[in-house]
Amino acid sequence: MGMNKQILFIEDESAIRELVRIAIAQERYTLLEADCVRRGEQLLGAHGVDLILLDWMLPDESGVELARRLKKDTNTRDIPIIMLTARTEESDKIRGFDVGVDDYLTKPFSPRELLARIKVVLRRGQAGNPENLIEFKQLKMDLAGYRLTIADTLLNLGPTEYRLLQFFLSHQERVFTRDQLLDRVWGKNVYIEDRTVDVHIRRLRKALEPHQYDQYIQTVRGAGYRFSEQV
Amino acid sequence: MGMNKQILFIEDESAIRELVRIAIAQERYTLLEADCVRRGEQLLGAHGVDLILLDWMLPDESGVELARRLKKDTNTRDIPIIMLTARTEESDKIRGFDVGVDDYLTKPFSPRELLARIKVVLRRGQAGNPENLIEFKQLKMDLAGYRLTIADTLLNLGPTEYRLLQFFLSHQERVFTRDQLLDRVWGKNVYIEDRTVDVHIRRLRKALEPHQYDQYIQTVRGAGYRFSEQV
DNA sequence: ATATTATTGTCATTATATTTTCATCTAATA
DNA sequence: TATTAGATGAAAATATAATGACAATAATAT
Repeated sequence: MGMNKQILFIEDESAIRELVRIAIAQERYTLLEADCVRRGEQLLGAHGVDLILLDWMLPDESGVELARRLKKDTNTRDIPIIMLTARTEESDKIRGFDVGVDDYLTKPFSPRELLARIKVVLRRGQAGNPENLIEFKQLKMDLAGYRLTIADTLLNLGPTEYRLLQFFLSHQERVFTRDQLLDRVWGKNVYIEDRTVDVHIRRLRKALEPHQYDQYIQTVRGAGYRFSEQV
Repeated sequence: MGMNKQILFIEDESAIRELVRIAIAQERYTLLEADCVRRGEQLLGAHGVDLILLDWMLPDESGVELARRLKKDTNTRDIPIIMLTARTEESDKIRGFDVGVDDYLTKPFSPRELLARIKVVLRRGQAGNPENLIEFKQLKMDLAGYRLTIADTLLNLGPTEYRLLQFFLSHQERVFTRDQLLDRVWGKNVYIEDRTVDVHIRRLRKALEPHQYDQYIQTVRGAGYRFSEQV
């Protein structure tokens, strides 16, 4: 497997940096170090960082602020962040500041624990990970890998059908009018005939047909369409 | 085998030089000593140096400056550098790393620790070292030697294609948009057409084609590209 | 230094896939 | 049965990607 993930460590205390550096050296990771947010962002810009270890308190800006910023930006939101916090910074508080950080670690922590968390967080976000997987019976939709399988058979869907199915899977048992579907699957401010939806429903059904999964996409006459487990 | 690696030690304090000389004598390294940057560069030019131990503070020029220069020059950039810093300079350590220094050591240090670091750094940079190897089926990518082989046939890739492939190999089964690839392979703050990615994908595929490995680089229409074992 | 070669990013063109629309057919229901 | 809503296939329109060529740039050798 191709490893060599790049980890960016933003921490101002050099003792802790040293500790982590030694721990990380055991594994096949590349460690980039920064002692403040500003430098951290520089490195982030220059390298393809796969994971960020982020201290809570930093000289120039709070680590939380940085995390919030990164999680807002579509370019960086997928980079997992593990926050390091001192015991005094009550863990509840941190949860309150929930900015979408992927994990927390309280100082002092053991290198072993750190490595374990890193592994978990890096594995997440990869294809096959439950968080990016939508399942319905035998059907599996891998969002990260853009793959759809039913009973481990790969199906081929066009982009619109893919999004349509994804929408249905995450909004089951509920009827949507064509206009609602256009709004929520195609996006607002699109000017498209609502009968066009029928055609995409048709194509989606056709793709699911070989496995009889088309039965779950149901027409509600006069109202719209519904994805339902009950046939 | 020429196991006798040459280590260049640039340090103005003769006491520390002596200490290191004795430590190194245990091992099968050849030590070259210099007391200033100027002399260090002379020796560097005259010998095939394998590793540089570089003091932070030197009489004629800062060691960091030298490191920066060496890491910019293609002829010397692959020579690993271990920086020695006094404890007081610790906050500046990071700057050393930014220059691309391979490791650093805080004075005072134990000979044992020094030897350990030397060993690690020398091994790290070695081509054929499993740590620097990414494998995928018959494909082998040697990160240290910038060599790519499929079934032991050497392939020739441009630097960008090489990095692109390396990125794909370490992030398999996952779709990346062109913008994500630009961010993570080219680096942020680059202003490049996203269609340019297509061209590099093309070049990479072309290089892999003779071995049918281009099939693993897959286009996901409307989304981006993916490296996947499943065809 | 300068010449040579390799690499890179962009663009124009071609190829391909997807989406939308439309016409026709079929099933539901009042 | 007449009417209406949905299903369906196919063509036209559009969007997206592949590809080759070229000029600019960078790297390397001389």
